[in-house]
Amino acid sequence: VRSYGQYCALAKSLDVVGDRWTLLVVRELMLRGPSRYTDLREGLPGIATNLLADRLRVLERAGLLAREDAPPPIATTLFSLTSRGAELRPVLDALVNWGVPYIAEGPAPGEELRSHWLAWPAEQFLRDDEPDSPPATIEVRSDSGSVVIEVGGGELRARPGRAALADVVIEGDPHSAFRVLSGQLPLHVARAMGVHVHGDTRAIARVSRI
Amino acid sequence: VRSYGQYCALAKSLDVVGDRWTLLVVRELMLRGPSRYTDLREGLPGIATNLLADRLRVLERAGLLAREDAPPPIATTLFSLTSRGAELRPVLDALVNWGVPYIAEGPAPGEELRSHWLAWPAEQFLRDDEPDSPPATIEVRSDSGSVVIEVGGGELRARPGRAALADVVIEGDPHSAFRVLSGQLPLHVARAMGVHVHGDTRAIARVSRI
DNA sequence: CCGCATCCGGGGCGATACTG
DNA sequence: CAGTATCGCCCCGGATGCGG
Repeated sequence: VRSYGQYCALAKSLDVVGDRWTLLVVRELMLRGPSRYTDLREGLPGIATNLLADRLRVLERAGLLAREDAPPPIATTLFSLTSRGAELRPVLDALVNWGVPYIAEGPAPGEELRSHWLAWPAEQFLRDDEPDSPPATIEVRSDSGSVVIEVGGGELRARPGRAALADVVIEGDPHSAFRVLSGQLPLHVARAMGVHVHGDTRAIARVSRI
Repeated sequence: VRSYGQYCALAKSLDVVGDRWTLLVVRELMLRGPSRYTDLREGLPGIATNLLADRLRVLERAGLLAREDAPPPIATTLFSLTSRGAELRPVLDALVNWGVPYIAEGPAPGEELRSHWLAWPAEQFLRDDEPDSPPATIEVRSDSGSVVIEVGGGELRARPGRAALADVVIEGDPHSAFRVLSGQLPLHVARAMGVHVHGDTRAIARVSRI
């Protein structure tokens, strides 16, 4: 919250989003869309609840976030990014991009993991290699939630959540699933490692690394 | 220094560059090139000297920065970014870009200001409108140092420092100088505000806002 | 001078407990 | 479910000292 007191665009940005946890809160909101407090906390393992409350307050005051009391029957508070908050997208893209080398080795023991965190690298580094094939839906399922990857027309979208009707489901640890999709890990090897794959594996084969 | 412990590219990036002052240290190194400790501190008003030493150590260990003991007669330590450190450029670009609205209003009273901080917005938001004219050199001079802006062939480069031979020199507060260059502030108004301009003002006229 | 190390308040942060 | 309350700790900020 303390300002650098410098007349510099970078310092000004960091005055707003430079505090600990702040950009990770933005990450959750950007990945999940409008979210409940509890869901945000679930996606931010390690954060103290008072800090989450404080960051949400500060972000709201800065105009990056809006709080809406959803009407019944939902009867809960939803937090969502404003357009100004959504403009942080290029910042997060650049940071994610720069951080990719650090996740190349796979998760360290004891490290927290949520499958939807991989949605970002998925959109940045995977592509649809068969734009002329009909669209397909891939679901990556793990203990830490699910991610839906939709491919079609040369486009690839990833979002947290479940698929109504997936062509193929990959069940196992998210990092292995990601390596399977990127072609770094052959399917039969992944299966031997305990990754379960059900459905049409052609949907996997059409995805490759950029 | 404390890790988020999350297997996520964004969290990993912030583990390295998310601490207070860290990205501002990178800013100085990126703008100035290889720098002495004292010069870095001069460009980071408000930082405690022990914190600067600590950040430099951490950045060195993370492989973003190299320390070289310059040979005599310089006999001083120079800090410079490694290639990995230089890869943070897109991150800083995005943050600078996002922070521009916060500097639109001009500096607040008591706020620190170094003219070379404006080199970044200059390169991002000014352009050479007369690519066919011969190259020109503009120097922006103020109490807080000087910036050289070189235009020619449709390109525009800004860097801290003095020009050997400038076509035009703008002397005054950096924010006004920037507004003059961007065409937001007419030259005669700026002169009435105490901005001194010597030389060939055509070099100023050929610059405009993107 | 240059490049730090040390010391010392104050506050942001982390963890747990508790509540409308 | 969505926070507030509390407490200890460590990081940060500011000042000073100090060897090369």
